[in-house]
Amino acid sequence: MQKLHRPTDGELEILRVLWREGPSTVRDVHSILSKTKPGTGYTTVLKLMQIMADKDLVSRDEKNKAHIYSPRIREDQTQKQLVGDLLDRVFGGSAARMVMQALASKKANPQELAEIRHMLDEIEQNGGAV
Amino acid sequence: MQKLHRPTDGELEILRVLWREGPSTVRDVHSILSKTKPGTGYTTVLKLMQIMADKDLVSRDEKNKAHIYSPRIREDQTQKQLVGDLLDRVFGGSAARMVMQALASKKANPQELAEIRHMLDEIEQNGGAV
DNA sequence: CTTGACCTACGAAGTCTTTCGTATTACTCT
DNA sequence: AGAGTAATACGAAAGACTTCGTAGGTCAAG
Repeated sequence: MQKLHRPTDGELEILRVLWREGPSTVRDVHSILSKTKPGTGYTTVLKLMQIMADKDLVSRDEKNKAHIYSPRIREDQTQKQLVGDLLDRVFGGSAARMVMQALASKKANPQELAEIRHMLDEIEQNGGAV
Repeated sequence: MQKLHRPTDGELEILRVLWREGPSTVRDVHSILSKTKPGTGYTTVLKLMQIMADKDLVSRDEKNKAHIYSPRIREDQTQKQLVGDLLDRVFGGSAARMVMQALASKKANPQELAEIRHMLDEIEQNGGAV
């Protein structure tokens, strides 16, 4: 066991593929990543995923020749961790201020705004329970 | 001019002091940082702030023996940048999902919830112009 | 069996960040 | 002037992250 680090940028890219696509080989991940980031070497992705396995960010099934990697951390948990981290490091814990900047940074469409309102309703009804 | 990097963790700690306290010497910053992070060496903070000056994250006034450093980037802009960054890298651009995790990560008190509601009102009144 | 395709393992280089020791310069007080 | 205090400058080390070349293994097809 080790301290839980923030996943790095490279690790996050790979995790997002695994979350979206499910258990995948290195080649799978590399193909997908190549679409948005052409020029990424295959062995670069391989090495990164090996390191992620060492860090227990992913597990791997070695039964087949091409190992199959699966995420070992959940997307929503990771999101929560990263957002909580930013909240403390950048906003001094003020959720309101963070939400404001989030909405300033990326204009949310009416549907998203409605979703957020709905969330607020639920939070207030639950009396702040998570 | 250079690409605008994300400020690193160390840089952010210093920036937050400068934003809060205004223009400060290295000793000022070091004293304040020592309260929350004892054991940080003086020259460590000095070096970091020198590098930040190289990167134009801060400016410095060398008129006095103890140079006075000032932030060169605005807090709200930096917050917006970092939040927008996380939004893309972690949430695929979905502000609603990010807000949800922000609220899950740190319980907002009723007053904050009210502030957020108020923000939503304003955004909707401004007619969601893209 | 040999070749070619494809895979993993490994090491090493390059960059960035953080840390700090040491050297040097400047100012003040006696 | 000389000693002591306090500041900056500089270089170097350590660790993390990313990148990729090369070596070696496996398997199927000819």
